[in-house]
Amino acid sequence: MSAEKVTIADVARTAGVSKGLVSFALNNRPGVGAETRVRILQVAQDLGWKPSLRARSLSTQRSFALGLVIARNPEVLASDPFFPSFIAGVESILAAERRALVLSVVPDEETELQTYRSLVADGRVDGVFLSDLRHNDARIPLLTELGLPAVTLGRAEGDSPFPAVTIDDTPGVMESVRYLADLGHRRIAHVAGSTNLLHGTRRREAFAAAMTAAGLPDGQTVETDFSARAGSDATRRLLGQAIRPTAIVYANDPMAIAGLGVAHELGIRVPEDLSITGFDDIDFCRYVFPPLTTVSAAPAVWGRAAATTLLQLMEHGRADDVDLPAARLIIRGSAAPPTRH
Amino acid sequence: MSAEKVTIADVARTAGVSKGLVSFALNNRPGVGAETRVRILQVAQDLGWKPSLRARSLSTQRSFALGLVIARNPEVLASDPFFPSFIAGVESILAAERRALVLSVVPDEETELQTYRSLVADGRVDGVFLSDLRHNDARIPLLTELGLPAVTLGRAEGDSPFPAVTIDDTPGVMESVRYLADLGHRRIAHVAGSTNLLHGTRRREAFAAAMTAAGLPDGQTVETDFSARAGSDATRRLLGQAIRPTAIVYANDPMAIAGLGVAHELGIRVPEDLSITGFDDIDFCRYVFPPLTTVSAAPAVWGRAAATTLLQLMEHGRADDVDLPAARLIIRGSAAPPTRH
DNA sequence: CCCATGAACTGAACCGGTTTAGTCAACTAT
DNA sequence: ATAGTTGACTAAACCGGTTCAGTTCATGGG
Repeated sequence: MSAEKVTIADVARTAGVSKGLVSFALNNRPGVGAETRVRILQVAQDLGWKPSLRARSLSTQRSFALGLVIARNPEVLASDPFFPSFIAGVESILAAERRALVLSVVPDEETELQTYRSLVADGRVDGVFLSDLRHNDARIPLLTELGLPAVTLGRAEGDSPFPAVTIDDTPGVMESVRYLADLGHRRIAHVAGSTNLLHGTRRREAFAAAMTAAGLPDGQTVETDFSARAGSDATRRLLGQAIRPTAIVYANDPMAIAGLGVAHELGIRVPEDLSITGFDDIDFCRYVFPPLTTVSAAPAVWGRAAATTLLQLMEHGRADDVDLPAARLIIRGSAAPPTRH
Repeated sequence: MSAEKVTIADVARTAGVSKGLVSFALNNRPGVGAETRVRILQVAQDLGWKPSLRARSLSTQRSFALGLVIARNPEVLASDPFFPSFIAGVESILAAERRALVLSVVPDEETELQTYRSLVADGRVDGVFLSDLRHNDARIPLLTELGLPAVTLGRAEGDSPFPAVTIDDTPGVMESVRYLADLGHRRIAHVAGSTNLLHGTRRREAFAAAMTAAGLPDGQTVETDFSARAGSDATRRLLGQAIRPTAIVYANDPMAIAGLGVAHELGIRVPEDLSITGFDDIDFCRYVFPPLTTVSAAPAVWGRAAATTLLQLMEHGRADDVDLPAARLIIRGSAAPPTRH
């Protein structure tokens, strides 16, 4: 029927008021008589008027969209389901708000910064999510300069003007080490993620601290880039030694799963000859054998919280940091007491 | 310096011409004198003028953005890295075009259709990618009705007005079966994906056809939803039988990897006691043990081709179907001749 | 020589909202 | 009774582009 697009002028004419008043009524701002407001809204409803997002964008200088720029290397991106889950969480909040998510996947940091610039220059987004925080993260001064609201996933180091939505990984790593130590392991190694990444460093530090707390000698640590390939290589190196660790704590699940593959290949039984733990609790953990003991991270919950916080920041100009329940150890079958030998 | 935003009016004034002419010059349309055009562009450059995307959107009724709506269930989404790779491919094309990608992740088909409607109502996107095609796909008539350009990933059944970008998976499945048959397998089962999905059905039919072509009896087929969990369950069922298959062809890698886990758990050796093949060649295939023999799908390439095609459709009003190189079998270590027993 | 043609360019309308300045009537305070 | 205030509402400007109907002027054909 009324396939023709109806504009604010149509509503105004039909309701017998001016365009401006319709706008006021719609955005329920003061200055509109009570019954007039009702009438206007009624007419709008009858006519099926949907204010044009584009027109609104032009005059308000807002886009009603949020941005996410992902700068992971393709290998890591492909094996880590963090973002799909995180995004699903974000969307569950945005959908109700008539807001959209603009996604960019870029190959490197250079392009990443450039992408933020053009996102702002084009007014594509009103705010962004900052994930995979790095040391001295160049995005923070950039976004500050650009005046773009943002929420960081995890607390940024230094002083960041942006609210942080955080899941503390430290307890999860501590628990992993503690659990392995309690099982009787003494030679525990760590396959760390990239130390460029804050969470890479943090997990690594948590590992070191936990070893000390458990009264164990410093564990061997191998740095990687978080990719399955790197996890495989690191494991091969650790297990190729004359005296090898009896347990390995991996900084993420893809690396742990790759490590499990290497152990199988080398004929090293898990968990009898080698115990391993992962981090993130990706879906695959449950389906490899033995099922992977890991630390839960709840990316979807994280997405919801981050979206909520970002929206609040944009509405009210400020938002509090949010601390989500700390990641906890999930015990499955990939760890057991070490066998004497 | 010139942090103030410069508009087309500034350029016009500085160049001593009218706004309209600047617009003409910018969009290099006829009706502008050669040296005037040069002068205008020079002035624009000097002033650092960037035409406002929002203003342009309003007057041209375009958004300069493409949309992708993903309606997978969270479990499948979380274990299948198809989309991250696909999106990376899409982005590699869009970035150069100053276009953005709007992503929606929705929980069900109902919401999915609603999302397309609001994407159009809000004029968020100028075109969309249609993935995970289904039988009698409701999206096709909907988008036709809405007049939104689209590209389908794979050929839609029935008559679709949209160009299709296709990777034929039939040869890959055929090769898998053929390969297993040549190794000497006769009891080959298939863990199929959802038959709601076109590629689920197609792979299943390819499997059946391949069995016939190899002169083998019809293989046992279990339908699933493509999730790792379903792959695990299906495998458990197949291997729990008195007479079990000696090889299983999975319709995707997550299910194959989950199946591998089940086999390990049951003490069934792969590939000695059971051969398996996957589909998609996700990163993990290389890192589980034994490494998974699978079929390559090249989602990033698919993304590039789909983006290119969609852009062409939007520019020129039409675009040809694209057939990408067919998926091929990649032989790794998860299949071997069956052991007599 | 005159008129038709067309290229170069202008002015204004237009896209569809928001916002501000200002009008008008009713109400309050003095 | 009168000036001042307040609330409801209008008209017009504004956001920053695109587009279209005209105007101007040079050119060329008849």
